[in-house]
Amino acid sequence: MATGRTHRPATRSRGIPEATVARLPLYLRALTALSERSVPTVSSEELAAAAGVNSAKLRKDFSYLGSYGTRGVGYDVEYLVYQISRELGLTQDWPVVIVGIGNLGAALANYGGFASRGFRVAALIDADPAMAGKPVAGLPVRHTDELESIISDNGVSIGVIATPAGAAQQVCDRLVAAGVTSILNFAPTVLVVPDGVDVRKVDLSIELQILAFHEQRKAGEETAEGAAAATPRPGAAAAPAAAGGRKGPDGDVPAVMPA
Amino acid sequence: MATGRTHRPATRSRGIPEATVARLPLYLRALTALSERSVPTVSSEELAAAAGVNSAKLRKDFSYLGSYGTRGVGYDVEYLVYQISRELGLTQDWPVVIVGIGNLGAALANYGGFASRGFRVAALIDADPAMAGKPVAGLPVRHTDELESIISDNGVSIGVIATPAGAAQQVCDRLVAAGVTSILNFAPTVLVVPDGVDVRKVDLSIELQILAFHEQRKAGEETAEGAAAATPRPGAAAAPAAAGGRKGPDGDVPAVMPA
DNA sequence: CCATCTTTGTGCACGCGTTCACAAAGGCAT
DNA sequence: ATGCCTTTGTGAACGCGTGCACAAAGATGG
Repeated sequence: MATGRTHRPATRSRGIPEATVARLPLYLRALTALSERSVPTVSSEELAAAAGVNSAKLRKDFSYLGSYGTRGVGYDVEYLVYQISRELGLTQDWPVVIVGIGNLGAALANYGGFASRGFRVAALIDADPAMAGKPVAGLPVRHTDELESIISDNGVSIGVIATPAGAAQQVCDRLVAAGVTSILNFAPTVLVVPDGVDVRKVDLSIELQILAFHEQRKAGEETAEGAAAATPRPGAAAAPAAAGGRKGPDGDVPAVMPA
Repeated sequence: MATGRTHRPATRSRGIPEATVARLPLYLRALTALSERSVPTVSSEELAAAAGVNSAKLRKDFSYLGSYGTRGVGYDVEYLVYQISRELGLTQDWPVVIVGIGNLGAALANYGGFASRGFRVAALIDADPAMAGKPVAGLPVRHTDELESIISDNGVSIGVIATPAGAAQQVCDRLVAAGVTSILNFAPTVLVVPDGVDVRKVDLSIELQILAFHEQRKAGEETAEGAAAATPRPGAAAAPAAAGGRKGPDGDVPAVMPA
């Protein structure tokens, strides 16, 4: 406990706010595009527009990295690309494993965004013995039995979980036990991990539901929303709607009753 | 104050904070699981643990929806499932189109999370004429030419973009022009859309880079980090590192120079 | 060498989100 | 009927993130 952190040091690492870290890849992408067009320098205004953020926010973000940039001119594109790459840790090679080679896992394996930018797919792992050996994206699928040895042999510290929800936690436990400390989870499950392990979640279903919420709101603002009443009398909360008859038959959304 | 919105009403819709909306699908998933196990009621503590959040946060979230829940007992599972489903707009059917049937698009089409919970894949659309008619996930792929008619015929208001980055903005424009007002973007591009259109972005590359940042930080905390120096003398910012020779050769991460 | 003009870097204020802590509310046992 | 015990709902404080607005810094032209 050299550091005074109690148990959640992840909030602000080395003084760089988490929100800023999340935007750095965005800046990096825009800068890389400029670099390919051989643009030497760029102003905060231009770069912010390309990245889709506020220019003041961008300048403040960069200020956390240090004082790169020249007043009256802007930022040197190449130099900034290097600085951000270094800050994000992309100057080193990150071997990753993808577990669960279904439709999604295969798509991820083929995704070009993996190969570039310092990430290298070290292995594709699946629990289905029939998959073992089959080539996907140029790599032979390995069986789950080999998971631990693959991770330790390749020094993998980042794992991608693309398994069904039911297997995700178990896979996660094995990854963590084998030494993985960062996990990108595509399975619709809440993963529990020990301290020191980072988990990021990508959940298609959740994103769609958030869109549906706003979509409904947009639609409801124009038409009358009096139909179902905003506050439909919770009153006797003991009455569990009309769902008494059908209680989650097949994991689908439970039967909803009309008003 | 009917609505004092100047131009960004999306921040807090109907008094429900955006952060809360983003968590509702999480609660709904946990509640659905409880419902399938025929659990009648659940306390905020239990449900929060299942959803991986703080119990106080959960209670405050629910308080925005209304006073469902009984003190001393907890929340009625079925009733809450219904209320959240209604709030998220999942009691109605949302037809969606997926544009770009590559590896990822096909994976999305096969993803079970789409079909359940009120979302229905109305059509799969691809620009490649060779794809047209080929069945993917039980649906024939339609050509991009039909995009507008498909959207208007099916009343589609939610679109999923899974095309390469280069085509994303163009597809987006056509979707919006045809009447789509919510977009889930998987392409690594910043989409510009008119006001009133919601865009949510899922970017695998960005997620990985964020993980890499934390991974690097974790590794650097134990070993000496004095190698490259925390503040490597920006000093003469006019010196654009050693990148003068190689300026972004192939879109890969630029050649990094050692200290 | 100086004036002017552009653009960065940041102090400050504001609003949202999170968390604590507790009073109110309701069930339940006696 | 009454008191106890559990759990909700929320007031209040705090911290993070965002955006404004401006002074400092440096380039550029005369």
